[in-house]
Amino acid sequence: MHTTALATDIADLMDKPKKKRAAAQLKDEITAYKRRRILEEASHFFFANGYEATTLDSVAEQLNVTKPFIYSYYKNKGELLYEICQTGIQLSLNALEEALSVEGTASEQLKIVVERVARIIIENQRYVTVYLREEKCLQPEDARRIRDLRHTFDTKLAALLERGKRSGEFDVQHPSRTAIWVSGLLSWIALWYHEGGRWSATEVVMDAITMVQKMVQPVGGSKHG
Amino acid sequence: MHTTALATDIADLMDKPKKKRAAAQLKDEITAYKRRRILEEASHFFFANGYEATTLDSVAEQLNVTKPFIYSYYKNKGELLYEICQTGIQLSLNALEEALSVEGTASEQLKIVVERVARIIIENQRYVTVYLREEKCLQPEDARRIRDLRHTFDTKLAALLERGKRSGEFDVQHPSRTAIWVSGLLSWIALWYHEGGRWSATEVVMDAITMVQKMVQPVGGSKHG
DNA sequence: CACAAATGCTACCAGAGAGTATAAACATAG
DNA sequence: CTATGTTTATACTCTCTGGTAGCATTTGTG
Repeated sequence: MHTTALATDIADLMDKPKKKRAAAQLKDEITAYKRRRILEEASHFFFANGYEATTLDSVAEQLNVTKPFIYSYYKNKGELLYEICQTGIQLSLNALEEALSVEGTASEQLKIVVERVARIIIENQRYVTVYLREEKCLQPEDARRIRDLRHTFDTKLAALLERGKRSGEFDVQHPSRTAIWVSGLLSWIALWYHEGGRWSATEVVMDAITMVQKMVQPVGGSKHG
Repeated sequence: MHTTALATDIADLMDKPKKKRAAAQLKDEITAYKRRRILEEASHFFFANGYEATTLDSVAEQLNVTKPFIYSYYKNKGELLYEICQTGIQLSLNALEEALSVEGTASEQLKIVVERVARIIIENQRYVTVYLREEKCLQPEDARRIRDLRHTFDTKLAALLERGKRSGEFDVQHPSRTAIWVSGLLSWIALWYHEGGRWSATEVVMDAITMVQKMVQPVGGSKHG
């Protein structure tokens, strides 16, 4: 079956008329869209009720489909959880890497990092919160992949702190441990922020920037953009 | 450790039956002890596997008793969760209040607060983590009580920051919001610390103190101690 | 329109686990 | 030793839900 399918794919690329390929492409997009919708709705339930307490029947009902529909797009409930967790940490990591690609001093980069990651975390609170809360429910193999992503995040952040330390911009006695405090502060946003609550997203982001800047600031004090 | 039934362990404690009075008093203590042991074991499972994924049968097995035994000491599974969450936040609150009762400047008090609360959180990581992670699983009424305790904690911490702000020791533009960052930093310890891991409890506590001091430190700089 | 392929649904199962009725075991009193 | 109340275990029930087999329906094609 697999070799047949593969042969068909190759045939598509080489022989079949453009029309068919376009149709096939559209189909893929639709499939991807359905998967996204399922994931989005599932993340709402996992966020609100927890992973174990959420039934796939309720997710299906919310989407006006049935449980077997979900099972035709995801292997099982655990795969849904994995994709949600993966989204949560991957988005944060992407934001970090983008911010790091902006040229600037360590201080300038750190400010951009905190700003962008904090924003991403607020915008994708559901995914990040589920990732932080339901890690224990992941299959061991999935858990390892997620931990690797997290480790990459912390390592890149630590490298930035290290750079700032060497340039004298930051006063951190132990960059990799400080990185964990900083990423913890960012994670905390997801667990605590409440949309429409006492404080706006912008206030929270600006506060986060201030807190992180103070955490790495030399005792002599210094002001940076 | 648990090779004998819990009931037998208790019998050992009663080896020399005294007068009725003493026996009656002992009974209460024994009941309290049994409840504590059940709670302790349950917290291990909730911490390791999550609340929903933990079966009371497995908790009973660990204690060498049976499920109905647990049900004769707790109304239901939710009551166990509530007591664990309650323990987690109440211990932190107690530590905060004790620290606040020590005379001293705002800076001195803050240092003691962070030190003691951080220690308590590390020592009672299971309870604190379950509280932070499984809040959503609580009955609405229980959840409200827990939130009230948390609110008390944040409020008292905010009052200390406010005091330090007025005395000029701290540079915080918004005490109650800063309090949330500080309590978040403390909570983060429970979610991240791993006994026997890369860093010792003492290192983590000292790091926490440093981080919090920097977070509230006036830009002009000041030396801690 | 006919036929094929994909897509989705109805109806079910198996297992698990929260919670309980009831009986046994045990302690205590007299 | 017997009567009585308490403590704990045996042996269930009943519901809930992840997962599936197989049928129905829609869609695209010639």
